Amino acid sequence: MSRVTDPALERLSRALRAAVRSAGGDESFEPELSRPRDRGHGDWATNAALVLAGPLGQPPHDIARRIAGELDLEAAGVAGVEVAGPGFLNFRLADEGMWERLVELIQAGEAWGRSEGGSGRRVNVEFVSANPTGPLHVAHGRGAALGDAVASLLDWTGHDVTREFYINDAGNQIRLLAESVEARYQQARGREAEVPEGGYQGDYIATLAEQLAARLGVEGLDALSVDDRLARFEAAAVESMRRGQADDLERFGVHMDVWFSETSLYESGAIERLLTRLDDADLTYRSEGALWLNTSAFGDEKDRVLIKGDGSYTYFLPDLAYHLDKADRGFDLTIDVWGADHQGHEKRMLAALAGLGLPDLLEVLILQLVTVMRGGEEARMSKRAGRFVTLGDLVDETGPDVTRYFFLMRRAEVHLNFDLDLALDTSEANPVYKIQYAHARMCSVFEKGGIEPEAVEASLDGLDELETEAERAVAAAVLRLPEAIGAAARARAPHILCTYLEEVSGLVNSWYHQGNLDPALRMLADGPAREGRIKLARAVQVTLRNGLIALGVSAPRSMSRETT
RNA sequence: GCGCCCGUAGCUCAGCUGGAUAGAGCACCGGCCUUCUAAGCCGGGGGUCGCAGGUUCGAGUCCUGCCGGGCGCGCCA
Repeated sequence: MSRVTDPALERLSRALRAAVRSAGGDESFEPELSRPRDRGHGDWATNAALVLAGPLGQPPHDIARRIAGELDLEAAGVAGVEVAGPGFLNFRLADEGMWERLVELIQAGEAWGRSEGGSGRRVNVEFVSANPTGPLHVAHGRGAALGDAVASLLDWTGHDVTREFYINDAGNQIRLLAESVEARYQQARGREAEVPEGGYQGDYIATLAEQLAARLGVEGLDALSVDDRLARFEAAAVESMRRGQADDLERFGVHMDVWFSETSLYESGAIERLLTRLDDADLTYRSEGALWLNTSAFGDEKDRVLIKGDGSYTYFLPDLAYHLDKADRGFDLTIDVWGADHQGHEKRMLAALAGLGLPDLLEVLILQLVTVMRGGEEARMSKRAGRFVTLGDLVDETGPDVTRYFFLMRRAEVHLNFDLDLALDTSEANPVYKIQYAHARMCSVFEKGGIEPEAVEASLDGLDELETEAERAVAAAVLRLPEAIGAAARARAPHILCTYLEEVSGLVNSWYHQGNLDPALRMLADGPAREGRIKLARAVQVTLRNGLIALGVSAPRSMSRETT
């Protein structure tokens, strides 16, 4: 259990357990506390009476009333209990609890939202892992955003995280890359040549060929044998593509800790060691001239080929060796972010790892496709890559924050409609700006008031002067950040945090705009509530900032009026 | 044919381990600017949660079967 600890909740939980027991509940019965969807139902609720109705053979209402009567309000930190609906007990927390937690929030500052549930568990998050054969496109972008955010959320919840990119720098597609470069190289010299079947057609190949020609020298290249020239082109092209992808990622705000080369598995002998290990475990067999892995014994639909009839390796073999390498490097868990086109690989990889005694090493996140929409139609804007919209194009047009947030705000399992018109909208209709504006507004208030945000005092003074419904709603909302981050991390679902931040921002905007109607409600207005409001503003600013940072989105102190 | 994912307001989508009257944004309608930035705020209308069964005190949520859509089913990577 990596539950976020909440002292107020624990207090309530302990008192409730005692009350339930006095009301006739069994020793072993653990009442559940949950947050009601509807705020009108209080801060916490329990269905204990409903669950006990059966075993006790009594109407839920009677049980609920008895539990409420037995509850030590003081010890529970509760201001009010009521029996509602079919027999729910709704608890309204005492104000002091809320204000105390707000003080803790301000005290925590940059650490607000962090928790230690992961207890240092070593997690490898592998994502993007595009073939080094061209620029990254939108689907890679979604993978980059998700992988990076999941890594960040795991970091915020106390895991030891490594971000990793697996470079598929071996195999057919690399040979095709070199041959495509060769063809463009020859064509540019007016010689007869064609990009091979299945080769890479994008303009970037011709550009690359000319860069290489300039760098390596035409005379020298022409003097080489075709094979030697292809080898030169291959090495140079792979490195150039990889670097381009790394640049795309850096521009997107994603930094990989490890770039792991597939080729290195061949060179290190990892593949031979894997084959020996599989053979020792009696998991492989020869058939029709190929070497097969017995994955069907571990849940796969059928067995898979590791070594083809011609002696070459399938993609699966080095990939399996790669996952074993991660285990050998000491990772407790590896999370792979894969595109929808890789969904068929999940079962075989899990099966193979189970066969090797590592059933819990791997977790796979499969991302559904992305469609970029402009003016109600699917956009195809890249001149470079032809068919695909590239990540670079998207970042150029909408900026890294918007691009990233749009990739994150939907669950991985749903097909993503990337609405470019909304992405380019700089009003608060755009959810990213809605959050960033709310954050910037708090900063602007500090500025106006000549207040240093970091210097806002973490004390209770003035907080009990916060009395409007809007203020209390904001206070209750910001206190839920650790919960939101925890839930998002556990579910590997950053969109949970997005939804939370949008909700908080909505409440904050309502609060802020109260001041338009009634100047006495402004944060900086003179009066008894001023100090408390400034503290609440600081709590909001810290919460929104940390939430955005945890997603990998920036939290600007002021928003430019210029449209970018 | 088999496998994975999806089907919730006109549109894009939330809805945590099953809970109370199913929510948000956009769009639409009606109010609100000598502002701590109206790049906004307040209020309103709008639903057979794809369909049919089942499980139970209770199902948008779990199970089964259909229907519809996306993707995948290589000795490609």
